[in-house]
Amino acid sequence: MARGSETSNIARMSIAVVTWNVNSIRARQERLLAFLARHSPDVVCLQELKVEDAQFPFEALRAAGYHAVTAGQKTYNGVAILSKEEATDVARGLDDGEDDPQARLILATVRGVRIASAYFPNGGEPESPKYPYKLAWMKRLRAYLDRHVDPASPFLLCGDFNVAPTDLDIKNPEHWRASVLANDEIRAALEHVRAYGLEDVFRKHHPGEAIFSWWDYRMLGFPKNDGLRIDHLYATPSIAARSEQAFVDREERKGKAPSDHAPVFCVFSDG
DNA sequence: ATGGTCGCACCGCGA
Repeated sequence: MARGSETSNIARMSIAVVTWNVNSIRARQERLLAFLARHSPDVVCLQELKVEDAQFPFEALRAAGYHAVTAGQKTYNGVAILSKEEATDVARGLDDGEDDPQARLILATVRGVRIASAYFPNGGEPESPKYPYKLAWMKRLRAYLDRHVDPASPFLLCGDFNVAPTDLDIKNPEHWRASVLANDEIRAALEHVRAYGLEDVFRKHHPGEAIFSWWDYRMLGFPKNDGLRIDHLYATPSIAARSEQAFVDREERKGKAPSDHAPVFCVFSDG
């Protein structure tokens, strides 16, 4: 008896969190709605919206059962957090007094978990000015965590980090080793962020497995599985201890008009 | 056959 309520209780015992760089929310709106209907995740951190908040599809997402908080920007960047339960305590940007117009960070609290959706700078070429901006941005992010996040609390740093932490995270490491996604300096910068007190919860569930989240649109990257794992969910110990499984939805990278990034999932038991 | 793509906003730039 009461199978309906049992099912409901089981469903409430976990929280599924996704991070996904959609590469334009307008170009990906139909795929996003289909994705939400297919997986019904509790929280979705989005990056590269490429729209101002006025053009964000709040109504279509609300009709699909999701609240949304956004930090949008025209043409470039832009991040959001979607959630079935309404998020609270929304914060935007690195809050360090720098005059930085790039919308790359939003935080909100959902079901007792503080969640960040972050779009780390790509960095361009090592010689370009975008690369030192990336390094500085990562130091600023660490400083933000030091100032605003309690490492004893449940906190998730989710997003497109634009860093492959190790060679295991790259199909062809020799091709990328000198790049801004994988060189020793950027890996050290990522380690500095991680050392705040975070764990890579995807890697926790897949030690030793070469699984990727991004494939270049060019040069048949996806057909050759010539990918990198640069989209991550990093967790403080109190929430990392509750992680039960993690996976990449490779199906989302197939078919008509996919993003170059696939969604990365982690499922946590409810606190 | 040794290249090969997208999205946005324009005709280049960022990824």
